[in-house]
Amino acid sequence: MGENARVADTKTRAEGDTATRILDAAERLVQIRGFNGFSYADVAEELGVTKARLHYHFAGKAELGEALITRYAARFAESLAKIATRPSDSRAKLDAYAKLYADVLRDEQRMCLCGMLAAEYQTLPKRMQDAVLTFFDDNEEWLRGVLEQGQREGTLRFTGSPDEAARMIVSGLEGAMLVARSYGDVSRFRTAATRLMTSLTDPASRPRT
Amino acid sequence: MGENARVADTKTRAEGDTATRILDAAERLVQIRGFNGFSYADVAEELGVTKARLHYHFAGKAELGEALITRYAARFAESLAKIATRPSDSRAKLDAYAKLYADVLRDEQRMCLCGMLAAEYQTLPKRMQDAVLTFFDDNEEWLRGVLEQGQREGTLRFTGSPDEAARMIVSGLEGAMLVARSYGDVSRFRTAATRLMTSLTDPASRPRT
DNA sequence: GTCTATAACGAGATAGAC
DNA sequence: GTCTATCTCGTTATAGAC
Repeated sequence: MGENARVADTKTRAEGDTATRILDAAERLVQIRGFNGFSYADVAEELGVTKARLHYHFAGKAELGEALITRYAARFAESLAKIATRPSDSRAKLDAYAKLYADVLRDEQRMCLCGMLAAEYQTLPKRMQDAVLTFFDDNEEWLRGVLEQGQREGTLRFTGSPDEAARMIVSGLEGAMLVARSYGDVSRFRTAATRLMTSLTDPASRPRT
Repeated sequence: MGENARVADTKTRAEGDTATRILDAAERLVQIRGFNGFSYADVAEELGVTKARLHYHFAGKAELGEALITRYAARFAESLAKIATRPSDSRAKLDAYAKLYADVLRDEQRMCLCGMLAAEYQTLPKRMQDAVLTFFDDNEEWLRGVLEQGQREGTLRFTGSPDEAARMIVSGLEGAMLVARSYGDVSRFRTAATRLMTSLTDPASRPRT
């Protein structure tokens, strides 16, 4: 079974390696230049392979784009699950959530994949559009859970529904990335993110203390 | 002099008409599809003219793009000046500011021109990049003024510097537009914007009341 | 100022050999 | 699986007639 596992793993790696390397390069390009700002030729050149090879693994740009979002969303969901299981209070979870965005931005000044695609939304293939919305939906649902927890525990105090607050967090962080990236200044993101999160604790919690 | 004025006006209109119509169509396309998502052919078709005509008025896409930002920023500055001279309190000014964004979004679900270009920032000609940053700088400076006024008057209470708060407002509104537009749901923007502005008044002002 | 015509290039995509 | 070669189309841009 150790054999089989290794074989399967090698097989996956051998087959997946090319696909994975394509996804890695394409993901980076989309996050930096946008879906309409990169081409198969760009990816091929970066990997030192031919365009035909890309078409073998991903029939067209639409399929590649869809695969990008799926993988990105899955990775994000994994990170969220990890944060959720940590026995920390909800404010700490929100900070960890914001750090996910900061990590993306710090990596070569990348934009959130789905934030970038949101800008190009109207030009995307339908399936990519749907996948982008699902990403946002999942993030908002996770945040809603954390916010409800914080409200019950008394760690967080905010006006409006947890759902509304969750939406503000997502859009606020996406916007902070968007602008900070143009300035090439990660600290811009950090301060905006901190202010955003603080607005859910300090100001509203002080009155009753 | 009335003659001259009329002649000059007509001349401006006769010459400017084509250029203006090009700018109008291109602006709309960039706000909806992005700078990398539209072409001279798109503009030409929409206006029922040839591509060559566009090149006569705007040498290249870079020049057209630059003109777009310049005009957009000038119009925005005008609106800001109008808001500033109104004898309203600073909270009302912030609401009026947010309404500027809402109006853009309501118009065919357009994204803020510079928010859109911020996403494509890394692919833009240098002069366009600079113009985008200037737009954000101008907005933040205007907001800083309003926030300082509010702080002095006691209408607004917030933690951190007015400058930081101004940056959060700009990025928060841009992000709210970005996400709301994908959902095709303007109310998403409205609630996010309201929450954002409220975080500068209600929560922090309650404790001392 | 506006047109027709076309150049020059890059895009996404496919056929078929290996 | 990966290559070479090629197709077709759309892109920005220009030349030159009107």
